[in-house]
Amino acid sequence: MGSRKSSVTVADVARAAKVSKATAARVLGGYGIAGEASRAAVLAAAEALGYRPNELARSMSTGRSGLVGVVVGDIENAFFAQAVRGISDRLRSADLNLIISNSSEDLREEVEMVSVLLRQRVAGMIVAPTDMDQVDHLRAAMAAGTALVTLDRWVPGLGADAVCGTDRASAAAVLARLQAAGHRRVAYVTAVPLRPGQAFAPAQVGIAAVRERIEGFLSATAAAGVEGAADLVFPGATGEPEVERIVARLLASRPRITAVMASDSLVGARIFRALTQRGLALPRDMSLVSWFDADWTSVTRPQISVVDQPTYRFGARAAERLIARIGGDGAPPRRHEIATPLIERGTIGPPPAD
Amino acid sequence: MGSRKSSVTVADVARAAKVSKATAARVLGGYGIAGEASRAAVLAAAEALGYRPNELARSMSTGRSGLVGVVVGDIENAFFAQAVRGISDRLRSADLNLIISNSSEDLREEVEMVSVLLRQRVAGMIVAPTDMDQVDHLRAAMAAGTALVTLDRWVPGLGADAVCGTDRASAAAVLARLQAAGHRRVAYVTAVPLRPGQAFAPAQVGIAAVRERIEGFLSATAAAGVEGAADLVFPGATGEPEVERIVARLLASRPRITAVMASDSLVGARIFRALTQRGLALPRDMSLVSWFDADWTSVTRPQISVVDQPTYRFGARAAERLIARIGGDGAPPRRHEIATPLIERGTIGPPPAD
DNA sequence: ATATCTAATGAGACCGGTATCAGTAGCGGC
DNA sequence: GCCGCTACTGATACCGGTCTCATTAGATAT
Repeated sequence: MGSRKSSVTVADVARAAKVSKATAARVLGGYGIAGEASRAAVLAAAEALGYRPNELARSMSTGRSGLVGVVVGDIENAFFAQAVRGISDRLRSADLNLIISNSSEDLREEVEMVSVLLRQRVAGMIVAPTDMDQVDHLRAAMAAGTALVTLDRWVPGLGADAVCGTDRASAAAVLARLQAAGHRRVAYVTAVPLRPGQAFAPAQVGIAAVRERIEGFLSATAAAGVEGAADLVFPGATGEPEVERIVARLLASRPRITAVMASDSLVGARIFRALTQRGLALPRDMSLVSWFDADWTSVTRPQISVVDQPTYRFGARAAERLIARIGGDGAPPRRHEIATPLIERGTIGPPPAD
Repeated sequence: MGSRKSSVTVADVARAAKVSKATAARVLGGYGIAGEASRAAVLAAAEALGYRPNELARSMSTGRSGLVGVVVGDIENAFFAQAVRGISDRLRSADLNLIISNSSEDLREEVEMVSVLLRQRVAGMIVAPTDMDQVDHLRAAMAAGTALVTLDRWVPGLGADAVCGTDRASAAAVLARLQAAGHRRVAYVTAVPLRPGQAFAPAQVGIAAVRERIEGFLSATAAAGVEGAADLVFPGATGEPEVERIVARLLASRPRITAVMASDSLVGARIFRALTQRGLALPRDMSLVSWFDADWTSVTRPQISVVDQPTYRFGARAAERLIARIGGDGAPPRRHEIATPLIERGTIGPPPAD
């Protein structure tokens, strides 16, 4: 019986085992050396009292924390949920725990969350930075000695390891595939907001991965001799009504846009719904390729062609790098690319004859 | 410039501000009283040195921890991902942080994770217990003074708040709706494993929510005069091949099973795929109702009828209860039910004429 | 038998905050 | 001019571990 209110400490165990606090701490903490007799006595006393080490106190005196912070856009999004699972699984094998927080892709929130994590004295952080042009808070964290790995997004000049996809190349490859099928006017639709009252430019996009894809898309479009490439990027696809409006513009464009690339699976799903609700059929009336192989892409008819981003592996890899850094790995930081190949299913076809 | 390796402490700030450590701590910690002059001096010094409070040390001396642990089956599952988002959002407003861990619906893992959280001295925990008959670790945690709320699952006699759905009633309601459409032989398919070499009984199901649904299903089935109700429960739908086999059995049964209830959205998706891959059409050849309104259920044709579990609200509510408990709320623990209504879409129809 | 070495142990400082408690200064009231 | 307040301040114990260092006991060497 008998767990009291406040918890059992090494001192309590030491007293019960009739050894000094130092000796009890040595066997309980598994460092230093202890005689067979006292070891047994301490272990027995600990068992009897129900001793549970206080990790707080431990990291207080050692300086190392055992906690890793993760800041993602939205844990509700399967993209990040899978990555977090990958991170979590890897971290467990290194006896690290995971504090999670959502930035909602808002810089202020991200800054705040990083600050909170720093106060918790996390051993390291894995962050998906929401704005590659505003990373002072990340620089400060690294300067203060916190290990950092960016997830899915590469920030040049930051000096942190990054684990990300082959965004530029994949965008170009998808475009090439669509052009090979006969499409000339291909749109890229993304949720990133358009800064109001400005013409679109890739430099306005804060999310590195999306920026790279758009750059790949734009240069490949221009290289194919298509004019007005910038007008083929449709930002602001943040919700159902916005996508509805964008789809209307796609269909009204002249010459008509005949294929769409969706920047993530949320956007892809909205586009698919908007299209089918108008009674249009894929790929007959419109070709579609979405980033991220979400659950929904394999239950539609036809199934959706996607750029597969194995984010579980993104996360696992990021955690590996972070663990290495925490362990003192001093190798120069670099970009770790994981291939994001096009999986062809049923939504790429020839453009409509019209 | 100038952040050294190790971090700035109150003592450093005090020295720079030419006040005592105690005074500096008072203004920095926002407790006790301090004169205008010293307050300004301390704040200025803190700013100049880049002071960041050490939350570890703080909770070390106060005893309160600022960390909340969450143990869910699988963060990758949208069901839990949404719940975690709800938890996270509510926790933030109470200045609490969230340590997350996955049990993989495995009791040993769950016990281990709870133990880890206890070592971190979390202020409270939100757990989705994987086995309602083995909760000694949870009892111990509560006995040690850690607040506890169970998520989605109610464990009678545990004495913890629980936030869960109206599982029994919803199961009965879905069955009634299917019977009203003319179905007599309705199956319930779930991923929970069947203990080998035993006939199925609801008491074998450790996940409380699923057990309740099955109990509701069984009693409503029996009440309708259908015999062999227990044979209409199909456990073990853990993966693609298992579901394939179960679907084959459904179709081969005599008299043929004409409607299926899927215990979660993963099972639902697998059943849907298995059915359509055989060239069957819903609801013509089979009616289907799945638990949880996952993304994929609204892009199929027809769209899937679902039991809507608003798990974001589950999570938010659980976090609210936990915050109250941490704050000292001593009200008797109870079950907080959130309605999980049937959303009718396109997959309930009359049974096939045969 | 004495010196030397090693294994085992205990005492106590320390990590960075919080909290208690005993002063000290300044002010108003008598 | 003295008392009693209040407002503020500083010294210091404490939280529960880790870790350094000095000390002791036993074993081995000489």
